[in-house]
Amino acid sequence: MKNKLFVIIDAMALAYKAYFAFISRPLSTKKGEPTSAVYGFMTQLLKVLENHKPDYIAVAFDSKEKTFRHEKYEAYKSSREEMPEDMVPQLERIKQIIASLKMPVYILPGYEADDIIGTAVKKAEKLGLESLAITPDKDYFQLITDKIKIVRPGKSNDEVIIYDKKKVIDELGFEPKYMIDYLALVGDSSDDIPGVPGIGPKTAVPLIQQFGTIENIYNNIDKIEKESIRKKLIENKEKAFLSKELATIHTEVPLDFDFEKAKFEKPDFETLRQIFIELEFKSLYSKLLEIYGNSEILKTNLEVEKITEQVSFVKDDVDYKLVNNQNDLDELVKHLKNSKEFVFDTETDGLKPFEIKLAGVSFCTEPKKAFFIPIEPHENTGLFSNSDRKAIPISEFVKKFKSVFEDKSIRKICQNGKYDIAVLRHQNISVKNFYFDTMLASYVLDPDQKHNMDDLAQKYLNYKPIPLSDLIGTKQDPTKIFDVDIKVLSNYSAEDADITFRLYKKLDEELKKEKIEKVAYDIEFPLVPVLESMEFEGIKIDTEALQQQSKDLELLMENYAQRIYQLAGKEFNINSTKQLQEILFEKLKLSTGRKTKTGFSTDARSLENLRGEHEIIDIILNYRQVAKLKSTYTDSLPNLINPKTGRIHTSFNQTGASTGRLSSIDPNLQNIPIRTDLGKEIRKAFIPRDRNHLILSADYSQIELRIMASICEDETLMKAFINGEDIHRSTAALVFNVKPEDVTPDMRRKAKEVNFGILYGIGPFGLKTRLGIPQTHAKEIIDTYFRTFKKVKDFMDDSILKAKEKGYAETLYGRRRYLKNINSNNRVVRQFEERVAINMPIQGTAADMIKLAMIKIHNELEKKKYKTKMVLQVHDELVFDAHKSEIDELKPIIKKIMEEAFPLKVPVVADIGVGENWLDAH
DNA sequence: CCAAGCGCGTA
DNA sequence: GTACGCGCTTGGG
Repeated sequence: MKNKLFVIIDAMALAYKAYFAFISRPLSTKKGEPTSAVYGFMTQLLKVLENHKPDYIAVAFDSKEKTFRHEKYEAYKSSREEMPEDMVPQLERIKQIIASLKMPVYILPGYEADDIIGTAVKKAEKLGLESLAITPDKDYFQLITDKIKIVRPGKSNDEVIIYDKKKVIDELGFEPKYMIDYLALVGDSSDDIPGVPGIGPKTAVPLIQQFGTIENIYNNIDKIEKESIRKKLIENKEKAFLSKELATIHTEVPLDFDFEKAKFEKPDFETLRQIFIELEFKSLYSKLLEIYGNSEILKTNLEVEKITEQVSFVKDDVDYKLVNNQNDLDELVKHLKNSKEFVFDTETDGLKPFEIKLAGVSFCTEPKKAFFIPIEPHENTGLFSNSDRKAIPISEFVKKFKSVFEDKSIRKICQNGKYDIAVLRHQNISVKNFYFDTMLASYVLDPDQKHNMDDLAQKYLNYKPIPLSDLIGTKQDPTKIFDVDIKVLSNYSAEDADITFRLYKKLDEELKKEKIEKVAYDIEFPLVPVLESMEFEGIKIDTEALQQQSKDLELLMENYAQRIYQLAGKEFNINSTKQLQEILFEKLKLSTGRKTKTGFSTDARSLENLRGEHEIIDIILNYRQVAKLKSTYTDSLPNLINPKTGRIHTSFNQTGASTGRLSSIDPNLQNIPIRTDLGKEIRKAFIPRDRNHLILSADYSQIELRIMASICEDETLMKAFINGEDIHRSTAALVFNVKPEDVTPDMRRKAKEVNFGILYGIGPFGLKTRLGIPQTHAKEIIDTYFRTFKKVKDFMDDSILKAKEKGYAETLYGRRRYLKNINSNNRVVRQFEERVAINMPIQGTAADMIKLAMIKIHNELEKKKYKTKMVLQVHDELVFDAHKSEIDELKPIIKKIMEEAFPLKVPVVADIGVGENWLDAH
């Protein structure tokens, strides 16, 4: 008969290990409760419970008091920093969970968990039990015997490694019982165990292998050949023996260990459920139920049915069908035609819709059941030739399925549908009734999370999908997809469709539970086809103009560079901040300003302050401007022109910004220059598609200030907008107490900075650096501002207060951003989030507004079959490639839709311009 | 080849 | 003071 199993856990050490494992990106709940340590602790515990069914289980904690080791050696653990602030609540959580798991806790004043565990496992051994000690600490190896093993966390947080005699010998090269002798020589810096200075693992292991214990080493000290080692050993004999003593785990501490109390028993599921919900450990809870539900010991005690219902699905329980003959294809079309909604997912050999080939499409209409159609990109290409199963020619697929995708009565659901819609558009299929996107649903629920399917499946379904790398290797060459066996590809793709369907149901429920579904259904989902269309259209670039500019800039840059080298007295790389620092601050001895991690700052602001000190500064600033324009714009943009269309097709990232804004990548067309004259030339190169078109630009005027005015309902501010005043001028008049007509350009500039500052959650310090005025003066301006616009201050305070209560900031449309650090004890961290709490509702509401306008404008253009296309969005501006014949008609339509998309309590104004290029359209 | 750090373009 | 993405250098592989 098998021996009974006893498991004992070093809770504190496990928690610490996990805490630091996640230190670069700590886990926390949406509301900001830190959870790294709890999560790591639970993962390890559950992993062990899953693999081994303990009959007895207990937990050991370190005592708070000093231990006998401290008395032996003052420096013991002296370099340990105090417990991190956010560790404290996590230990409380761990204790809560342990209590609910009905596991006894052992703490003994004056002893560490090591000693309790040592004593417990030795007692277990005498009673004939097998033991497993869970701990990250390798000191424990000394306890290992045939009956006692150690479990340590591996490299990834859900990996566990079991150390038995063999494993220790394999890894360290000596038997576990010599661990203390090893530590005696090598020491342990984390516990301040000194060891023998100068002896590391490389020296220690052979010594241990030859002599075993340190006693034996010193008895045979003459046999050590290397004089240097012998010397070190002799000189530090005392340290060695002290170290051994410190490293030795006591196995006979005065502890009455009662195995009866440690019997593995049924936990308090209700409390655990509550705790796990609060900690947002959805998948861990499923796992817990699974483990306890499957446990032989507990099965009889539990309502197994109720539990398995909540456990996530298992892989072999599904029905995935490869569809590659006429009959099955027709069946599938019929089935989809009769469905009210379906998930689809395309498999391709790349990421850019313009360049890829379609390799297959999967469908799902209900959980666990999915279909996959392998596709040949062209007739008889034989791309799937290495498989004995045949694929469907693309023409065949399109002929049969086009009407299903284009059927307006059937809802389409995707993970990142913008991509799939684009892929099908290139097959002349126009997806209609795009209804739900799991990626965007996740973004709406919490924009700061990851939204890829693997993470969503893990988080919401406790499921790990087949990784793509299993199919095409870790080299991530997507063209390999045609080398994958069709059956394998089928299972992978069908699983993706299936999971997307399950995520759809789950996320839909979450959205409604959080009462946030309007943001998803009114804004994000309908925006998908709009953005897809904009990306498809792209915008034309005047390549020749850019290339000419590149040449001009090249000359300028060369001139500046030569002059800089002259003034510096040597040639160097001006692009290198490191080298520039040496020149400016060491060679030329200019005064230093702001510091960065790597030295003194050389950014534009710092250089501005040095202007008078040396004529090199101006030239460097000029060089920088030219170099930036050349490398980022005139040199790069022509490379991004799609050869097939002759236009640039950016990609709008709908999940990139936590405020709700879009971002633009490959290339970023939301940061095309406009401020400087040189920069304006680049904007001129953005042109209409042909002679029959013009660029039309429509932008919101002062939208963020209007939104703030509307939220806080400040009478002065509202009146200024209602009367159509120049808001910066009015602000200046009020703040500087002059008549509007007496406002100087400098006063207006300052007022403008104040207005922007307010939107960002300004402080006197920020305004000081921005305006270059004394902080006291900045404070006066701000004070006057708040006295004038009384409700603005209230709005700022309310925003922070509301965010602190709810744990998130929100827009007028209900879009959320969680602010987990807004109650932090760290002032810098907290104040940052307080400013975010002010800014996000404003920036985010503006984003909601323009998104709503985009959807309406796009639909209008489609419905009336206009030739004019919307092509870019730059946060408060929409850019159109407008057909000349439609411009007069469209101008008022676009203006009206933008102004009425989301009414405020003050007027919303959109200005429209038309021109031969993007610059002239302003 | 990759990540971090810096600097800088936009709203 | 908010929100982004990208080019370049550097230092590590």
